[in-house]
Amino acid sequence: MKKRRITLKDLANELNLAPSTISRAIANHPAISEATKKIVNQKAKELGFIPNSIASSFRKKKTTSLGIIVPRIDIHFHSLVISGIEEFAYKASYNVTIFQSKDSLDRELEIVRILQTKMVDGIIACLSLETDNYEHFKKLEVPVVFYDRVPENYEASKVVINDFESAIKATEHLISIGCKRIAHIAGNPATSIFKARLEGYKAALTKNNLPIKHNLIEYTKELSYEEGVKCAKRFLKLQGKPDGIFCANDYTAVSALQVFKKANYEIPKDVAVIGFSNYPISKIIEPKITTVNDRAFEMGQAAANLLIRQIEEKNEIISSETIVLETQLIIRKSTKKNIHTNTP
Amino acid sequence: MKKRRITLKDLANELNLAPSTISRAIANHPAISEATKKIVNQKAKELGFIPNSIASSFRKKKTTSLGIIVPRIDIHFHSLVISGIEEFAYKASYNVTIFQSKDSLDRELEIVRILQTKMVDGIIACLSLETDNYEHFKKLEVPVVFYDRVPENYEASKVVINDFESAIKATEHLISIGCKRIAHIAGNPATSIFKARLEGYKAALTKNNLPIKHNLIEYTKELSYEEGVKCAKRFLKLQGKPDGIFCANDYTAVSALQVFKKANYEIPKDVAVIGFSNYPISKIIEPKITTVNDRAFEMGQAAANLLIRQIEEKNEIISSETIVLETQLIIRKSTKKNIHTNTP
DNA sequence: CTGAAAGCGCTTACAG
DNA sequence: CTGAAAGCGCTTACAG
Repeated sequence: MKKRRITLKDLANELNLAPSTISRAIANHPAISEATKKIVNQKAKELGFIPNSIASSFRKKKTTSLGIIVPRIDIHFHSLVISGIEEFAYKASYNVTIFQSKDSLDRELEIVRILQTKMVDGIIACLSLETDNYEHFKKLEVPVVFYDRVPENYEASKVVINDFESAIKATEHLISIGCKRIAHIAGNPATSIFKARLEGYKAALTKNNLPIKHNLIEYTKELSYEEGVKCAKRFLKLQGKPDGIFCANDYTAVSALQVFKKANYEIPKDVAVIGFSNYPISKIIEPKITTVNDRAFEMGQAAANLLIRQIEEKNEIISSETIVLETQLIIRKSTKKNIHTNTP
Repeated sequence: MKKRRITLKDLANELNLAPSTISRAIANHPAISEATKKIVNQKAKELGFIPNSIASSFRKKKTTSLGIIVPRIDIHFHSLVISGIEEFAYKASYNVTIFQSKDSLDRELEIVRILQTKMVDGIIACLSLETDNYEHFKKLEVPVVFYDRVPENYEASKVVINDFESAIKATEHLISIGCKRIAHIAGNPATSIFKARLEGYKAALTKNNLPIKHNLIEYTKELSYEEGVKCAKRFLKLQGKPDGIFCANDYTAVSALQVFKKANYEIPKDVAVIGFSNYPISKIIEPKITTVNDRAFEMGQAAANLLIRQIEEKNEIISSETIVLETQLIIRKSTKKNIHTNTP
């Protein structure tokens, strides 16, 4: 038999004060005298009073809790984003409830339904791969911030990186070290970020008077390591083999690097390779891979920051806002054509 | 101005029924007639009634919410565990609120304090590195399940793998392929799981009449890739170099592999390498690394399962229970001494 | 099968 | 500076 928890009322009885006074004293309300606050807090500690925040949330209609919808938690990018969200939210006294959509629209719909009843104060979401309309988000009565996979042609707050410009930067880096036949391993272009990386690659070529060759572009479904291997092998069979490969993520960059290495091509001398995301593996594999820092952790922080600002906005004009984080190109050995030392 | 949400009472007025009847109808209570349930649910849908689960939680003193304390979300092992927890909890209609201790005891203490007020129904925790006593967990009025880093000499529910036996298995695998001078890259032995891996390594040597050589054991603080490189370089300087290395995680296994490869040793011919955890990198790096599957995802599922069972246990005898998951040795190229094909 | 009533533990507008 | 009172939206033991 658990013993009943001490309540405000118990404290009030004990101290011959009104529950309202206790409540204000605990909340450090300015109207309460310092003397009263002192004895209340002392007694609270003595009796082991723990405020029931569910009661408080219920009464105030505010849970200080954020709902997060991610495709999968165990994808490194998303775990970094979540980490950034938690970090920021924790400091702002919010907590973070996490759901995985598993890239299923049905599941996303159900999660949104759950979040409506749970009365979170706001939601951060990365759309599932299957999501093609946003009606379910429209119904929500709390602010929503999207990150990474964000709705298109839809008024909403978003946090993203500049994929298009980043892809230009990456491709032009290959051009700058002398690559002439630059290949691209692309993600599914139905996903806007991968489309943007593809378009950036093309734009960079065009801008630098290089032709866009369709056999130098390979598409994958989900940019997996295994798919990357297949793409790289196809490049290997071409008459005009690429001398540089821009991959839409680091896994496929590792694939490309290993496939060409195994076929006795030197990296970066014969083929330079560049990835995207700055996954841990990119700086462990030999040679270390040049990549684009995708700012995952900062993305989480920015999303939490934006969301909490919108929640706490006094005036009801919740305006949508899009934050674009600037990426950095992290240059490592896989694109250092002129340098031949062992320490990149 | 947001419009007020529809409540049970609104439905009751609308239908000329008592709120209690509505409540029971929505909850599919057996005492309510099918006819009534039908009109209630129809009206609920029509008016867009969304139950306020905060009110319900408050009334029932049950939140169907689990608190999770992990050192860091962005460590792959923990993100897998969380994924397993979320997966199981979601199916059981619980949701999952996550906190990062950042391996700080102070932060862990504060999180436990927050979780007390938040009235989660149960807690899953991996202890911070700094945690050396468990008083703060004792105070909790809800069931707690620990995983991975669990309290010692303390009655509690735990989910762990058999680190000691796994280390024996790994070391004996090296012995079985003919290794005679087996080295170990160890984690901090203050952490029980790393101590167990070290002890398993020693036990396997002793059992097989091999000497324990102290210069073949290198200790790290946190088993980082960089530390692993240093350890491996020290092994490289020894007169009697190791012909097999058992590393307490996969990052240091990658270090060992790369350091020896760079020094022109062949893996596994000259040195066999075995890791621990089955991180994604272990099956990408060349040669692919033999490792111990640490069952992270299943650990999360088992922890959630155990916790929810304890929460829903009718009788109050909440007995502590320890679940030990069996690991598997995943044999890959880095220890295949006799096989010399390219496809492991 | 349905209803009336009490109450979960807080907070807050109002009054003094 | 403190108090009395109402009420947030549900659920449940009790009654019929």
